Amino acid sequence: MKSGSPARGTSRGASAADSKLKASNGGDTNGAAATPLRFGPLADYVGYALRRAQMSSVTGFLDAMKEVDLRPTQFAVLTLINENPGVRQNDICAALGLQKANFVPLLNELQRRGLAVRKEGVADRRSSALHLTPAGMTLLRRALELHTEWERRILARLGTRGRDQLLVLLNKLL
Amino acid sequence: MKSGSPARGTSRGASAADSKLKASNGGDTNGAAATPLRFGPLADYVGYALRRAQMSSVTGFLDAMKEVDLRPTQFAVLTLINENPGVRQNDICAALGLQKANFVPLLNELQRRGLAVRKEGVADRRSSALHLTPAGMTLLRRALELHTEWERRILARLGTRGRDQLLVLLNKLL
DNA sequence: TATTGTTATACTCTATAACTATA
DNA sequence: TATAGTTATAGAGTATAACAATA
Repeated sequence: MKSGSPARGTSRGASAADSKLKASNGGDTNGAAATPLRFGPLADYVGYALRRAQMSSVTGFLDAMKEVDLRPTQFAVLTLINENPGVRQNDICAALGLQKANFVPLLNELQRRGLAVRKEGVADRRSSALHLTPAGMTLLRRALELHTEWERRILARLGTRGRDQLLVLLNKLL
Repeated sequence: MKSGSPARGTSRGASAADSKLKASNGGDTNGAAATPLRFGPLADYVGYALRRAQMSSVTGFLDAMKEVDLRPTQFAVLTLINENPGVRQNDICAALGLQKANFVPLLNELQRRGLAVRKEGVADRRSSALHLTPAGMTLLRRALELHTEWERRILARLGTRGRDQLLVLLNKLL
């Protein structure tokens, strides 16, 4: 949960892979109590920055949502069911990139908590039509409020412009 | 691994949480074969975009690195050891946000593969000084080449400017 | 035959507590 | 007493194969 605070090296030229290999530290780092580590090229890797940002994001999400006790995937599923009443499990899985096998216990839990229900599919008796219960709608409404509060804190860091830029850039990576 | 391709709704005004709740779909979604789902506010959530981008990034990383068979954390650890020869395990963990308990089997594997070694700490006999082996340096050099190739594909999508913007924005989220 | 939902299973990642040996 | 490394363990998240009911 609590992660370290790695140093950031911002310099970046047109450097080949070979030039990145040689260690830039004089002697052994050991001995001193807490020498700030050199990150080398790692500091400018998109994948690494993405990883840390995502870890931080999940932590912030869980903290913001602790009143409603929803994890990111549960929140996304409730939102999708609410936006698409009667949707099939398979479509939710395809939309969110989940395995249908993993969706079963996830939905079971939402159903156990009385937030969502499986109804009989009218046209296709293999599939179930998913709906939110009134309690599910109430909880989702509160979750959306909490999520909006959390987003406000993100906006305070990024600015509206930065947030929009970030969304565009992230979606280019898909 | 293979995730779906969610639709994107780009509209965004100053909307309160309450206005996000009501489902925007007329009747039941069920029946049609593959109705594209409505994502509602989910489409513009930073956390959700981050999650999908990170999943995509990890997949791309593993694909790019399959020749050297390194996962993201292993690559980061090798890089940090190379940049900080003699570094202690604890410092690596703090820098990367890993649990020291989880670092043990990770380093064991790198040692088993002959890429890194634990040497005796000179000043403090509790700690071990981590070093890359010659084989580890050779593999890391190749990994850096492969990583540079992968980054080139990312740059093709983002542009140098977009990449730098993305790094700045992601680091603001920490 | 193909698809929906389900069960069983396994592997990775992450988190915590307790132990050892040093300090 | 505090710290570095280790062990054991548990919980999420994610992946595949196989099955029953239905199309």
